[in-house]
This record gives sequence, C-alpha cells and structure tokens, in this order.
Amino acid sequence: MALGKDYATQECSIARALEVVGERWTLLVIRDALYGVRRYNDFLAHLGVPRAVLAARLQTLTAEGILEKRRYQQSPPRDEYVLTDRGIALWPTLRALGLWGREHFTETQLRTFRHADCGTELGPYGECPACGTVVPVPDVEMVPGPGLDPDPADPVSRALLKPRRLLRPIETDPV
Amino acid sequence: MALGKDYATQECSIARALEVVGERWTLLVIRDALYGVRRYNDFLAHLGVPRAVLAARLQTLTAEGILEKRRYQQSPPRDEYVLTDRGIALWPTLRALGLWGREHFTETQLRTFRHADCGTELGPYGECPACGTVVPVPDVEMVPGPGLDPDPADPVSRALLKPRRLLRPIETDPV
DNA sequence: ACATCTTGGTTCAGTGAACGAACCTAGGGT
DNA sequence: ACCCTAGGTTCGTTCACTGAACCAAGATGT
Repeated sequence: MALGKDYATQECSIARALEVVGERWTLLVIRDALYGVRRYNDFLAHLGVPRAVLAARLQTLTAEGILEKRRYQQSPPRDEYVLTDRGIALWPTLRALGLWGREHFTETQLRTFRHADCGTELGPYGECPACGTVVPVPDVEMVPGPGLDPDPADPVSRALLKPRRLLRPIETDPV
Repeated sequence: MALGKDYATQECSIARALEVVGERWTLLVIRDALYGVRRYNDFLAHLGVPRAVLAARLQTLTAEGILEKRRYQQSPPRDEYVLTDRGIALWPTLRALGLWGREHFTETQLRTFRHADCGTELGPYGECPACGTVVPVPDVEMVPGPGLDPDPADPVSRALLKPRRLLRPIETDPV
C-alpha cells in the first residue's frame, strides 16, 4: 500500500500495524508462513502473486523482523523464510479475521483449528474450551474442512490437505 | 487493492475477508466508525484520505453490509454512515491488530480500552479480567494515553481526546 | 564438455489505483 | 444576491501492481 507517509499522521497502533502488514498480499504471506510455507517457490505457487511483489514483501517482512531469512542448505546455497516471534504474534489477528470472513462471507467450512493435545476445536480467541488455556501456536492443529477442493493444482495446496500443526514446514511431494 | 480476481483463487476465509476489508484505508475507516465517526467530512478530516477514495470505500462498505447509510436530518438532506453488526464484528480483529502494533512498533501507550461498567482494562481478547466476560463493544470505553498529541489540528482528533465509549457518535465542537 | 534443471530472484512495459486540487450541487442563512 | 456547508465528482499526475521475459549460481544428466 505504500503507506508510510499517509498513515504516519495517524496516532494509532492500528495504523502503525497496517503500515507494516497492510500492503496487498502481505497478510496472505504471513498466513502461508503460519501454515508452514517457507520457500520462495512455494509462496509463489500457493499465492499466485507476481514474483517481483513476492520478493519485495519477503524483503520488507524480513526488515521488519516478522520473517527471518535463513540458510537451509549450503550447496547450492538456499534460503528459507521463517516466522519470528513477532510474526507468530499475528496469529490472533489472522484468527479473528478468518473467523469474521467465515461467519459473514463463506458458505462452507474450509478449515478448522484444534488444540493438538486434546483435539478440541478452538474458541474464537484461539483458546481451548476444554483446557481453558490459550493454545500456543505450535500446538494448533489445522484440519481441512468439507469446502476445500479435494484435488488442487498446486503442490502446496495439496500438502495442506492433510491435518497438520501450524508452523511445521510443509513437505511438497517430490512426486 | 482490487483483490477480486486474485484472492478469489484462495480457498480461505482470511482471503475472503481481505477482499472485503483489505484495500487501502478500509480498516482505518472501520476503526474510525468504531470510534464514533459517522460523517463524510469527519472521516475526511481525521484520515486525510483523498475524497474520491473515501467515497469509494464508503460505498463498497455499505454494499458489503458493513456500514449502513442513513439520513440523520431531512432538510437539507444529510446522511451518515453507521456500523452494522457485521461491521461491529470486526472489533476483535482491530483489537488484535492494534495490540500487535502497540507491542511491536509503538513506543508510548496511545490509548487504552476499559470495561465501562467496572473500569478494568481489557485483556488481549477484549475480555474483562475482573468480570470474566467478553465486553460488548458499546460497553468498551476508550481512554486516551500519554502518547497522544494534546492539541491536534483536526476537530475529530480533538473530540477523541476525551474518554468515550465505542460507537457513540462524536460531537465535534461547533465553535 | 556441454546442455539442462532448479531455486531464487531482477527487469521492464502496460495497466490500474491512489493522490490531490479543482469543480459541482442542493439546500440554508443573512 | 451572495456566501456557506455537506457531500460528493472530475481529472491529470504519480505510483504500485501485473505478467512475461530474462538472469545467475550451482547441480545434474549424457
């Protein structure tokens, strides 16, 4: 959104937050990172975002301390982008936004989120109604719902069809 | 953001939500509406958004059922934009986003939110720690913090310097 | 030795959206 | 008759997003 100058006049932490994550595609990149996407090509395949935009977003998110770029193999040198604590802290926001979208604009249930330890579906604030605690993000299990396309084109969507914990790196089938 | 086509391929309620509220300025308009802003000129003064963009956003938000346009005087005919339940339901999202922004990017405390009935500061999910319940949006009281400019230029910011409940229409001093 | 593949980008022309200043309109007030 | 207010619309400029093409380093196949 190229927010900088304009939103800067707003004395508001919401505006500050939107300067950082309010640009087009940014929140979807973070969502994918929560789902376990880490590599440039996987983001690309799953989001359908233009390459230049993806590169720009990954760079600013890294600069803002939301993603961390780290080498996952030496030869050939390859880097992946992993959420930092600051990035993981956006989970409640994305949870709230997704819940609102589901309740007001989605017909079918696409995904549900459970407490991996006990299998209970999360409450609206990411808490486990059974355990009475806020579930740490790595203990959240994402379960595909009936509304999802059972045979999507891209390998990332296919990998996301299995129940899986948040943040755990996806394994795209080598075929 | 002109999201339509692109985000539509995403099977995700977060993406659906962002199609509706992900465009530039949109979430700030909704934030202002929660703060009690209702009139075109007040949004304009407080946000500093181009007039054409504001008009477009108000129209799509009305079309999406997030704002409702209603006549507040007959002569001359004047309309105001009021949040619907669907719009009010975005409060947890904005609360989460603002909290994240404050914790990670703001130095001083700009505003706090309290349960108007008992004065207790809200917990991270908009609940009242004292009462143990989720506070309904009209019962949330917004209190200005030390980081705010004590003498802002626009009348809307000035009206927001007093403690006030969410959704209660602002009264800009007639002067 | 050479070509090809994979990963992770950069470049660039075309398009669409945001910006901001100017203008418009209906109705009042004086 | 003139100006004011609220709520817009118009329009030229600028800026960001888009999509296709290109690039490069290292590995792999033949």
